[in-house]
Amino acid sequence: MQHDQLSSTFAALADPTRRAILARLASGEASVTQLAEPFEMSMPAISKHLKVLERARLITRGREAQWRPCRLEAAPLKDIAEWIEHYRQFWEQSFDRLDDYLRKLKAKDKRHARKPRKN
Amino acid sequence: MQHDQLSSTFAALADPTRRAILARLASGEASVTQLAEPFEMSMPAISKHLKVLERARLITRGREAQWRPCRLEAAPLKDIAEWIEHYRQFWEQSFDRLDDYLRKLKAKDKRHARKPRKN
DNA sequence: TGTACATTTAACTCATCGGTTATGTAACCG
DNA sequence: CGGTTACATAACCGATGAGTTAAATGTACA
Repeated sequence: MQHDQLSSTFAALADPTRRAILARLASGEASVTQLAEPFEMSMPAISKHLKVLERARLITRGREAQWRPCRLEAAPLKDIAEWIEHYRQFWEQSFDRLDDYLRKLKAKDKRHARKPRKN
Repeated sequence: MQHDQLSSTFAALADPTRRAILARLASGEASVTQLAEPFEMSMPAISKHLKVLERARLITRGREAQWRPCRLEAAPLKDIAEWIEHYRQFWEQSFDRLDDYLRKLKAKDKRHARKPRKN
């Protein structure tokens, strides 16, 4: 993985288990055991995923007796949202072009309505 | 990395070189050599990065004589933007809480204005 | 045809990832 | 004290990632 913040955030998100953990944490703090419960995976595996999320600053961990409650820290997500926002205009115009294309196709179909095509 | 679309998109974005390539492509098609130019990296390395981006559907490639022009395909970015949008409310309320906190700190400062603190 | 250019593929190295089992640590509880 | 609960660390493994150099492919062009 890289050292820069954005890269480690993206890398942390590139795993369905970790995204599921984040989704779970979006509805409130949880202990490691609680987070592990939905997965068919050993605790150390979960522990490692949490460490990745922690190093990406996507979560923080407290201490309460023998539990280490995890909480979501959304700041890196905001950074990603901002990064991706630069491309919004681009993908919107892409879909506009697609619209145009489909509209033209449709018009063509109309003009050639008597000539049914294959497929 | 993973097989699911979202994971491979995130994984593809978890590399500064690849993000730079996308940024370059946002301003128009480019050949592999043109894309490689800003980097101190061998051509095969760039070729591999492009393959990653292609498999993540972030770019497509045409053929024009000996050139293989690359173009940005923003659809996966849109998917990510939608995924992350679910967390928007969360990080906004996080920052609200931060605001609250700072506001309270300020109020406290005011009340204790005659007692300057250390630091 | 031969050569130059653009790009990919092959083969390799080294580090990191995602998982495992086994062991360690720290706090609670009787 | 000893046992249980909650979690982390260590050591290992196979797969993948990111880079390299060297060689192959494909197209243009004299």
